[in-house]
Amino acid sequence: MVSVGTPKEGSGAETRERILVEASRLFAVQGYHGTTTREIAAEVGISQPSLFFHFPTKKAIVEELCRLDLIPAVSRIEGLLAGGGSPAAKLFAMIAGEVACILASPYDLRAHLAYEVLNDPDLGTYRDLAHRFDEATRDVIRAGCDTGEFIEVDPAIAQQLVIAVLLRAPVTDRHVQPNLKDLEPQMSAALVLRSLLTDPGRLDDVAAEAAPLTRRYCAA
Amino acid sequence: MVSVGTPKEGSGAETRERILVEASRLFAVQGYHGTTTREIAAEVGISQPSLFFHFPTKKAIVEELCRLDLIPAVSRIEGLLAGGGSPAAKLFAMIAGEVACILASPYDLRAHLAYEVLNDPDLGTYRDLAHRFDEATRDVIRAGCDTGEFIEVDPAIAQQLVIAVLLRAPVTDRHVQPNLKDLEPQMSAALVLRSLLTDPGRLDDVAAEAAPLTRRYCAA
DNA sequence: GTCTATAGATGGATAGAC
DNA sequence: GTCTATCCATCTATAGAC
Repeated sequence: MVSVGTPKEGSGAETRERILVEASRLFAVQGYHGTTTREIAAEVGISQPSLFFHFPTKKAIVEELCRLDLIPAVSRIEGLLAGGGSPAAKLFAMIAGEVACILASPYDLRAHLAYEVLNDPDLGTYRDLAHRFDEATRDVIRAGCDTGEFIEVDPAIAQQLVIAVLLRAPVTDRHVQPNLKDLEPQMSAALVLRSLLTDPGRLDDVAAEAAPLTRRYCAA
Repeated sequence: MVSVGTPKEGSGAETRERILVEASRLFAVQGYHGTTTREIAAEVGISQPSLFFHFPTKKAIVEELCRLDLIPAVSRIEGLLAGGGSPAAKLFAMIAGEVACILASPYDLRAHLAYEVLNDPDLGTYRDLAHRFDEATRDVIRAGCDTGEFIEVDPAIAQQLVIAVLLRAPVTDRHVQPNLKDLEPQMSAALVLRSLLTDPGRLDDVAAEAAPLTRRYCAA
């Protein structure tokens, strides 16, 4: 019986994948510059020069992680904005959807996107993507303020609150009881929406309207 | 006329101070490991080896910054907990007070306390202080849940929300219109309290009760 | 207190065998 | 595809003059 499921690459793609997983974990805890290629290789279980068979440079590893994180995220949020729904439901779906994606990802993402990585001039390409994501977030917030669904708030401040919740999701995740894990996307979204809604009593209605949007968001 | 204001050290203490200021800014943007002693020295306007007249090691610089940030913060929050007031007012005062202190500080703090710095085994001393601050935050949240002022929420999740707002304060600050800067402590506190209060309509009362506590908090 | 020169250590990346 | 050996750049830190 011939194996048709796995392509010609053999175990090569697996090792490349394990490098991305372990590197993302180390970057998240120690930072990009605080992590050596020797540490990554040790976690993967290969020698340090073997890394360079799979990636041309150390920078290429973090660039690949940025790509895998930011390109789908920007496409998800811009797709959400293009569709229908109230601004409040869209923001709820975005937060719940992003947190769900972050927690489902094999990589320990988000943390390494902050600070040093996006500020590095060598990685400017991904800074543009991050700005597009932030801009889309501010658009939803602005729309909600215009319709009166949201309180009058500086979009930049509210957007920072959203980003803060997303960035802390993997950290929060580790501090929370396992039985609450499935609820974290909903709880994260509810926490932010409660603070932005003019009438917090509408939260359950917003969550209900957001449910199909969230499903579509995660599938996109 | 003899200068009595400045002590015997002459300009030595000034240079040491400028090193702390510039190092904190570079650490905040590039991370601790992403910043070299040459870059710090260049910002200060001295040669790289001259740093080592003022600090024995590079690590000593970041340790001093952690000390200057965490020791007063822990003392402030534990003093707040020991005093009177409702849990909601205490939490409001803590957030507004911390944001005010962060924005008033000559150092670009907080960012460098995250991730790589506190996770570094060499800096374990300050991890304990950070945990005391987090524990005190959870205590206030728990107290508010017990009295029914706050909604039923996992204290760990709500504490992460608070930490997230504090950590993003210097970042948010740079994105906000200058005329809103003075209001940022109040806005940050209000944003969090709105999401935690069982009755968000009480927000103005809570802010009023918190006002004297905030003043005492910043003075401590 | 600051400088130049440099030691000593570490980390990213290459060469070439298997 | 992974290994050992090693090069070379960079970085922290020291030595010693001024």
